[in-house]
Amino acid sequence: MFNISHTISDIARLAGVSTATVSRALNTPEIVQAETRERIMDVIKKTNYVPNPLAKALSTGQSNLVGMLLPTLTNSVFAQMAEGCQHYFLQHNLNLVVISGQSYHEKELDVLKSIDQRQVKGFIISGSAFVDGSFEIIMDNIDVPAVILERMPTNCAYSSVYIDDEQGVIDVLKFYLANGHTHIAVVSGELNFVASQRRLLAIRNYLADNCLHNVRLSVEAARFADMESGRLALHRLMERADKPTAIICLNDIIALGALKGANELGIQVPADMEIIGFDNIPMTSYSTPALSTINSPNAEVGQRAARLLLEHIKNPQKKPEQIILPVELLHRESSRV
Amino acid sequence: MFNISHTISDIARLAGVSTATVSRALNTPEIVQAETRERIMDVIKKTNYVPNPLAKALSTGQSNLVGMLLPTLTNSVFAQMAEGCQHYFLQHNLNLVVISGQSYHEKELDVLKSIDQRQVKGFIISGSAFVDGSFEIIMDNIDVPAVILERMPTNCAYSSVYIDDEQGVIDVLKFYLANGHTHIAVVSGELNFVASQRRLLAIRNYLADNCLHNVRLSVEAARFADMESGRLALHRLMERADKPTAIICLNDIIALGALKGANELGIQVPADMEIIGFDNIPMTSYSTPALSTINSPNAEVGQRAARLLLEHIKNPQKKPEQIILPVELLHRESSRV
DNA sequence: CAATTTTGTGTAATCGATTTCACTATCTAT
DNA sequence: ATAGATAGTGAAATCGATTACACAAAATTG
Repeated sequence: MFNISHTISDIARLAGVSTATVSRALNTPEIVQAETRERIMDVIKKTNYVPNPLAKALSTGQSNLVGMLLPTLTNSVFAQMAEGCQHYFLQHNLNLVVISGQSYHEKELDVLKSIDQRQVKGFIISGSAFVDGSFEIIMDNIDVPAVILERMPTNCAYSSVYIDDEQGVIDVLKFYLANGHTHIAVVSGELNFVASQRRLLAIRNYLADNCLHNVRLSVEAARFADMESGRLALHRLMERADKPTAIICLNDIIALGALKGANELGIQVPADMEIIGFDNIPMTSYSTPALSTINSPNAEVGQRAARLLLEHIKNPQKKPEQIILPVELLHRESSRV
Repeated sequence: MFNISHTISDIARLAGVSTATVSRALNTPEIVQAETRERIMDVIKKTNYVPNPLAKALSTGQSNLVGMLLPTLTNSVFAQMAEGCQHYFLQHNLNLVVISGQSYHEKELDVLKSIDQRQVKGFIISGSAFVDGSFEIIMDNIDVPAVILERMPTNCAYSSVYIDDEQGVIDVLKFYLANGHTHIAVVSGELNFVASQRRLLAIRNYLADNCLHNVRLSVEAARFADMESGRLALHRLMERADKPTAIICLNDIIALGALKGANELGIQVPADMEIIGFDNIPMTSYSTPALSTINSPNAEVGQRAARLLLEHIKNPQKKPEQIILPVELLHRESSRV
């Protein structure tokens, strides 16, 4: 194949120079004589020589790997982020080591122990599944550059990229209020996940700040990765004496479950009940009715994070930077525009 | 953090032995004197020493990385396979480098060039997105152990794990025939993908082998990753003079699109039209009506492949092995049982 | 008890790069 | 023409492990 295991010594011998010169021709071409350089480059072309990445990493202390910590891959939100990162990294000859499916909160450090930091240039870490405290524990034990996804800048030592999810849920809330709803429900994800906490708080704050005391707010917790929990949450809401007439679901998976639940109970969506989700996963266009939701630019989140990380790697002095990406409320068929 | 960059020399000095002995204590403990070994191990425990994986890989020629080539991550089928692999590898201290989102058929070798084979122990390669010829080109250029996912054993040089998708589609076909349908449609994925070709052929062969000439078979091609293409395919089918009454979709994404299309046209599913998909992605339980489909044990496919790959790595003499995992037709609400 | 094997450990080479240092040849400045 | 700077290259050290080889001490053998 490409690199039939030629070593730098082979190239040096073939070109009649020392390994040092070959290395220079590759890494600092300007300091080797044009003629010599071309001769070396010729040999390299002919032999398809590629420096052994392990040896290179060992001697420079710089690998070509970047680690990515994700709660799961099966949620398309994270898959899209991963692809966004990867796309960017591939263009820069970096490969992505994906560590997913670890529940961050069980044994926090196990996640990190699974990969040796000496073999990665840096980390991209999804903050979505962190529960209280685990974030700090993990970040304290990271000693390569890192960029955080979807996490508010509580810890400004790191750059982060996140979507403006507070704005997102407030847009939904405003929309519901404009439609005259007086009893609104929120179906959250796990209550100890930051994503639930922040979005829920944003909603409560908005109501309080605007003195909307006449608006009733019901909350049911579900699980972000589990449609069934969304379905069950809807059933629980409908068992209540006074039923909400509009629901904000904190992600689409939960929303699709809730929609299923509504369909089961014969509730007309959106006539009798409006439902809006969060994330805009591909499936939302294809449910019946098509789900209104907040679009989250996941691939861009990943891509931006990748770019930020590279900047931090290249320039360790770089100041942390917070990037907030706007979201957009998409009305499809589960809301009454 | 754990490995504050202690080196083997540090440990050797601290334990009052040579680096060779430390290395032996770690790799072949039985050949070092119990007393010495314990002293070394003590130091290692105290210092949290972990051998530098790069140095280790360089000197042994064995890395702790496995590469995985996938057409995409955003299809949950592949995400599940990836998680299945990863789960297994993590237990064996191996990390997964995921290469996805590359269209195999454009510049085949670019996929491989993006990762240097010297830094991985082996590959797990999804065969799903290979088009004619590209498989051979890629496999010819691989010189580490590899296991193929979802690809028939045309090339028996490699072990592979695949699901019995021919059986799957035939089960659907039989079911439709038993329900008395005489015009059945197949909505395939890309026609140059092996997955489309094989499943389509299995259906045609079954009809031919059983002399079912009275059964009409219509085929529309869609794209596996694109719901919209499934929706459009359904519309095309319904524009025909004679319309099919049952549809086999070659994956769930396409099926959900088709279901959407049917809903749009006011077609009653399953009363006027039965639709069955393939894969059993999580969403299928939550569409309206819930989609009947063929369950594919993706995580198990990944896990089995991971195990096979490890066997090949440990024992290069190991004979290639083909594992076929059974599928199961799941009736939900889009078929009439 | 001498001869021989076994056991345990250290020295040094090796993996394949990068990089410091030293050296020679050329070039500039006086 | 000579001192000093500069350019271009090679020899050798280095990164942090593993491992072939050598060697001394201990155990076995006759």
